[in-house]
Amino acid sequence: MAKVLTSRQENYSQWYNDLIVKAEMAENSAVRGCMVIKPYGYSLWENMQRILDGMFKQTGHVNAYFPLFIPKSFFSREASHVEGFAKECAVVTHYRLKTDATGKGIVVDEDAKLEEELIVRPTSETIIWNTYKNWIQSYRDLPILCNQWANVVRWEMRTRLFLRTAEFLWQEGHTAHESAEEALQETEKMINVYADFVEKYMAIPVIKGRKSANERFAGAIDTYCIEALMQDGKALQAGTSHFLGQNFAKAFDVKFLNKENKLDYVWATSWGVSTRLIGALVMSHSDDNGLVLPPKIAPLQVVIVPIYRDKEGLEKVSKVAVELKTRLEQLNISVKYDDRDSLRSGEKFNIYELKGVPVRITIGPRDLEQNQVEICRRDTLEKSNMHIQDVAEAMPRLLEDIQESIFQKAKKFRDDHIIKADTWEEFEKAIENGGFVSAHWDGTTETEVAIKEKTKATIRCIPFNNPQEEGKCILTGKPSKERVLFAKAY
RNA sequence: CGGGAUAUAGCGUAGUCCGGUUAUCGCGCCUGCUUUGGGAGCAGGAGGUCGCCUGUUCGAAUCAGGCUAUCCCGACCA
Repeated sequence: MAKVLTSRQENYSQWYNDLIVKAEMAENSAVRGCMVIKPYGYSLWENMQRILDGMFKQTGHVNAYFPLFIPKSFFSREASHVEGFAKECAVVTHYRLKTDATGKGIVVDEDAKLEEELIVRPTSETIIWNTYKNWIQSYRDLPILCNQWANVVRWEMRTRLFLRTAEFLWQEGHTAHESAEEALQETEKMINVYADFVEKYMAIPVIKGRKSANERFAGAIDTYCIEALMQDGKALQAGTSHFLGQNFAKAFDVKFLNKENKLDYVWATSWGVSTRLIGALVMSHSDDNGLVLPPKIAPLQVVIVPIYRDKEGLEKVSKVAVELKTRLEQLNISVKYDDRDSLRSGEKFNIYELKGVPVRITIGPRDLEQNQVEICRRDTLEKSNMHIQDVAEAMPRLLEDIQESIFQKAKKFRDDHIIKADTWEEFEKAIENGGFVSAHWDGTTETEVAIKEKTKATIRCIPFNNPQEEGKCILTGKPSKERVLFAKAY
């Protein structure tokens, strides 16, 4: 049988797509630009959800749910916000279908036209702020720290599984505060939560920073982001946290009486991460054998594959395997014992490698004789033998070790691909090679746009704690005080 | 929304130029036997409104016209 995956180098985007389909994470749906997330991919999302949700609770947030449909009028109150999303909205115009006059098929009933069209949410700022207006009268009502787990729709022209689908799953936090300082703190707190989650659980190193004006969220005063680097050298925005100032409060007339008994508009933030993170995961760690999942979020951490000749042999192996499975499960490790007779062991090895299961334990007659098992770690594909009694005790440390080494490998790749450029020639060459390019920029949107037109690279972020140094803009030669990170991005 | 292409079984395809028996092949699927320490072998089997509509014709996957959908390159984007 042919090799499952073509080399990543030849056609990265096709490789990416094939991997996701073959690893049974997701596939394109019948609806253009939408995807079906299969159980394996979804359980990964559930793990991510569970961990993130715990982190949100710890930072004092609560979950709520707001409507999918947003009246068009809400949407137009914040001018720059509508401008940012208007071009990619799904719009509900009718509420009924009827049988076609010719008797063939179903058509939209023109009599059932809505007075006011409804927009399928591309993000929920508008409907949430319309609701917050009713919740807030006094500083005693603040802060409001709400999060929503939901789906949103953005009618993108070009789509890719997980990275850019017309419908995607995410969480969006929307908070209201009595002061700018408090809102800014919240914005920063949440970008830190995201960075922690992505680095510690997904093992993807990120750079924290702020967006340039051109890349900022529609309606925000400031956008903080975490940027990751994919194996093909393109950058991916992995999460954002926005300081919205009083823009939405003013648009939706959300005022409160402060401690000095004066009316003021509330200060807002919003922040979100999406199923796009799964795309980031795939493109950060995978190799030619398939996915490589960090143990902390892998739907399945350990798989046990039996090797046997006949029914009797299987029974012997199963006894040991089931015992081991139970012991591992007592340590909160998720284990699957795959004793299906319909697949041969070699095929199972390949399937679980494709799915990125961190550890495979193989047990066969040869092992039973020696009272040992074979352990193969997915990240390095190294095999070793271990006494059966020692496996349970060693497993937590092994999983941690795999988690760490996946992160270090990705970090080394990322660090090796941050290149400084001081002349335009260096800059063009570095962008062409892929990775982050650290360069001086005169701070103007015109220059940023001009660079994008010439090289397709955009400013990914202005890193926090960026060293201040004198320099000259890479394009215009005008004076600059700090370097920013450029890259071609997804 | 501009430019280009494609549509044949679950997937990938041959056949289309030059119309003519029962639409080709591979993967996958089902059954049986042999296998099982790195994607098995043999034998048998199921599966098709040839994207849709109209036309030309004795006869259309094949020719003509229209429609629809999808993909690629731009613009847009978490």
